[in-house]
Amino acid sequence: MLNSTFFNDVYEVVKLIPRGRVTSYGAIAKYLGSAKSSRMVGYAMNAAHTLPDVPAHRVVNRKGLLTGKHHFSTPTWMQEQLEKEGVKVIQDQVVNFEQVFWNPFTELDLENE
DNA sequence: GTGCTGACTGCAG
DNA sequence: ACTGCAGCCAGCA
Repeated sequence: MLNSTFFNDVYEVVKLIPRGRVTSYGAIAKYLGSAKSSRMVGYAMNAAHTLPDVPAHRVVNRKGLLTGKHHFSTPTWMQEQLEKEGVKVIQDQVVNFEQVFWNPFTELDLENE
């Protein structure tokens, strides 16, 4: 159920990703306190696919590659969504990944301070 | 109930 | 620099 803290936390963090920004599975996993559970984040995305408010397309791997695009309705949908939000993607790779990268530690920590 | 797989990452060879 | 393996947790056969 949604009581699963890990998945639930993953969804909330992903939902917090601002438009035009992306983050990595490892960043979310680490933020949740389980850096080694980065796979679970991606797996959560698979389950998140059933949820309406979980922009899984804003989550990429640490290299900025749209590894999960193949899991969406169409292999191009993810890239299109990102480009619509202002994130340029070339050959499944996010351009200026470091610039569009949304770090939960930095962003959330700053607001929390 | 047991076992395998999976949208990742980091370390070791 | 590249390839291979182990760890994490949940869902499905």
